[in-house]
Amino acid sequence: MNINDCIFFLLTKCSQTGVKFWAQKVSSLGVTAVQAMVLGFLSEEDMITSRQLGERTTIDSATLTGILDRLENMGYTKRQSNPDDGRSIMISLTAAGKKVAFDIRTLVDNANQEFLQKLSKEEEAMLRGLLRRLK
Amino acid sequence: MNINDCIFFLLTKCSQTGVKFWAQKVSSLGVTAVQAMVLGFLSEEDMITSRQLGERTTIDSATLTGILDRLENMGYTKRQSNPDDGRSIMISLTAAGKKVAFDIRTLVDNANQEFLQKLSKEEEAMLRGLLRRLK
DNA sequence: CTAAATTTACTCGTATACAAATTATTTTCC
DNA sequence: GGAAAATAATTTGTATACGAGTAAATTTAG
Repeated sequence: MNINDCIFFLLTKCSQTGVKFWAQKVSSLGVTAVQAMVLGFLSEEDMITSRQLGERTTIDSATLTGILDRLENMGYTKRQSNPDDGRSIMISLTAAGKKVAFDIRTLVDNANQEFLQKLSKEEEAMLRGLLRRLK
Repeated sequence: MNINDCIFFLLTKCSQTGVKFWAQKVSSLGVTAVQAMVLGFLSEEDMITSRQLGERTTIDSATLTGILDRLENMGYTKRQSNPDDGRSIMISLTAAGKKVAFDIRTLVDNANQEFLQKLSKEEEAMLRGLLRRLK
């Protein structure tokens, strides 16, 4: 079995390389790659339910619980009960969380470009389009 | 931060979708997606050192130790000492392992095709080429 | 209206992924 | 030859990822 011929393996390795690259970019902020993504996302759409956050980020609810635990421990997010529905919780950024999220947003575009610098603009657009269709 | 604009996120989600698809294909064999990959790889290049296996599959040595523990427990692989170098170990498939690996190899091409069926042959080749450059 | 079904977040257990430290062995270099 | 550097595999600790099950709250059916 040639590893490169297996699309699952190829996607995994490519993703791991990218995530490691991104993790290194945000490591100075003291957050992991995934935590940075969640914070960056919340900086656009704050005060939403955990379920909505999970939908938008396509992070499983069991996984999200742990991520929110750690972000909360670091003082970046908080959980509040939802007056409209006792089952769900509202997630929002703290002041400190907003600050880190801002830093993350200034990093992400640059990191994207740097990671994709081997590709031309056409190739990048092609790649994004193909990945979106497989997602 | 738009999730789809972040290449790291897009790659991760695409990879997760692919891995889940592949995991489902091999679940009847009682192995995980990664375990199936390792077995499939060993069916081509058996009796190599753990370090070589890690290089070929780009699986970290710490991760590989655990994977080999589980494969060994299932009776699919075995570790033997390397007479040429006391530090390293030789990995090989058992008879049972060869049988499962054979089944895996019959599954993988089909799974690849099925996962990529939304893409034309040209698009598939393009995707593989782009991913290899980012890997 | 109330019992059943559904939904939400969480817990639990298992499997990667990976950085850092450890142990045993081998290689290098003087 | 022997100390120092390098290498191989493992261990340890933390962070996802995810299936399965749970408790509490809400919605749906009859």
